[in-house]
Amino acid sequence: MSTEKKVLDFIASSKTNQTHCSTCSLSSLCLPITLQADDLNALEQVIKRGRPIQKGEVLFKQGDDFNAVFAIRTGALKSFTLAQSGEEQITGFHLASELVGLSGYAEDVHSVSAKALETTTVCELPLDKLEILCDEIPDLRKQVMRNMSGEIRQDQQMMLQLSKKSADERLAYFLLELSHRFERRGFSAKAFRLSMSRVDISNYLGLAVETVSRIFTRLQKNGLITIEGKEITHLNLDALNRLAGNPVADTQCDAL
Amino acid sequence: MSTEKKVLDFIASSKTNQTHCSTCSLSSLCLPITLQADDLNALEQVIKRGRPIQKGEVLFKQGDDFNAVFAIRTGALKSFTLAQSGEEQITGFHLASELVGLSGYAEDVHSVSAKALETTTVCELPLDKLEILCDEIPDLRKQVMRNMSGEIRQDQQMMLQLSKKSADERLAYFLLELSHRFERRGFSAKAFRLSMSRVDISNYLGLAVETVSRIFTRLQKNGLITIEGKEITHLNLDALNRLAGNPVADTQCDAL
DNA sequence: CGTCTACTTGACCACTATCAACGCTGGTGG
DNA sequence: CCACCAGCGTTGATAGTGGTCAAGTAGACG
Repeated sequence: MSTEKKVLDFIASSKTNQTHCSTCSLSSLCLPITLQADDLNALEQVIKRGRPIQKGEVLFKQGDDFNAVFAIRTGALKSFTLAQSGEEQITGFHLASELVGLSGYAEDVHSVSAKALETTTVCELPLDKLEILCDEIPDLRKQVMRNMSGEIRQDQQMMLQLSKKSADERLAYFLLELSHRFERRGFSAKAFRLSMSRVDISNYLGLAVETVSRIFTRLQKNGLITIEGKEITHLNLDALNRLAGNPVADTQCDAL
Repeated sequence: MSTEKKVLDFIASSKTNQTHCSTCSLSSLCLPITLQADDLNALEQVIKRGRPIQKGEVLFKQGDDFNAVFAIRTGALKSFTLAQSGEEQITGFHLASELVGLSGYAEDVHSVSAKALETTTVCELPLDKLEILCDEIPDLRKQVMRNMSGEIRQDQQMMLQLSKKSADERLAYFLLELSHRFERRGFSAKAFRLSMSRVDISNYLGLAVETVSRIFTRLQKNGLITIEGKEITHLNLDALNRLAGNPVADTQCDAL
């Protein structure tokens, strides 16, 4: 790499360049989870770490050539598909350590677009290199497959939500999902920031913005959550679980 | 088709044990699609072909150990997940040449159940053997990944349907999807048999049975389809595409 | 011939979308 | 500095799509 390029990269990403999988706090959640030291090293060699992408910026677009997948290092993304008729469907929100873009594998073009919800840094895994590594490192291949399989499972859960659950149940499910994911990353399960807008939430859940807004205020009124703007300061997990239809204990769902 | 080929096919389908990928009429749609002769042979060695499963019989159940995936040789399956609250969501209908069960990979247990919609024969791919082959045959690995990725794409399209489309649009989408899949398999795009019940269709599309029934009769009244029971004898593809929100030409959607 | 299940049709109503108005915030330009 | 505007979020009123309940028909099978 030329000195000029190095300087550019340094400026671009401030200090993120020095990051390595081996020192990354996310390695226990991300692709490297099962890798041996030398395999990890091989993976590290192919990862490109560019400048951070700003809120609203697009990482890749539906229809773009599929030549890389991305692991989120910091920040958050949303991915969404566009129907021919123009409707936009948000297919997922993605937090640090998650892999984005794998749905493009089947067709050689990205099947969704990905846009930053806040300033976000990603590790880029060029497809050609990843393919080679998958054939050399069985553990990596398995990990990628697990990721894909997990996304299938997750999308199918979402289908269930969209087709069988009421607006309240969907929102409870959404909050609990997020809560759980934050917790796994070492953050509070009961207090966090919604990086996505109400419009995004409503789109994702198949509801109107107004409905989401109303339910938030109702949940607050009934003491299930404390929320101000994007800031959630308290989740009543048990009550939400009951509302979402997940048995918590042998209690009844009378929170509303 | 030669007489010889006919005889082979007959033997294949009656005494299913003798079947081979190399002689299977589905090889151009199924996993073997990109495989070389010797790789195909290796794959063939690990495939188990059991007795046909009858309509209503379960191939695997949500929660079962994930130790195999299945390719459908003849017939059709539905897969579905059960929510904790007991609701059932059909996550897909599967036709000959399609792979079922891959969503279990992430968690080592099946995340859905699979049940036969009619008498069905499958090729069982034991997971341990498949894993080994994936590491030995890059083309096979790619093909499995393509399958997974394709299922993600498909499920996300379904999310869009469920969250953004009206009942009519969903049913049109459903019929067109089926039509397209039959066509790829060499059957008519305009006339086929619905192997699933109305209840299944309504469950899959997130509607009430009554709604599906009503829309079928309305579509028939308006000349978009001809249907009697499970037998569809004519689809007006253009009109359905317009109804589903897929631009066909520069025509307006005034079919209803 | 009776029973069962799948499907259809009708009447009614609830959930949630839609429309409209308003407050708040942050950015932009005079 | 303030006026203006756009985007986001909230709240209220109204209406429509599709669910629910109920009853009836048709086909499959013993």
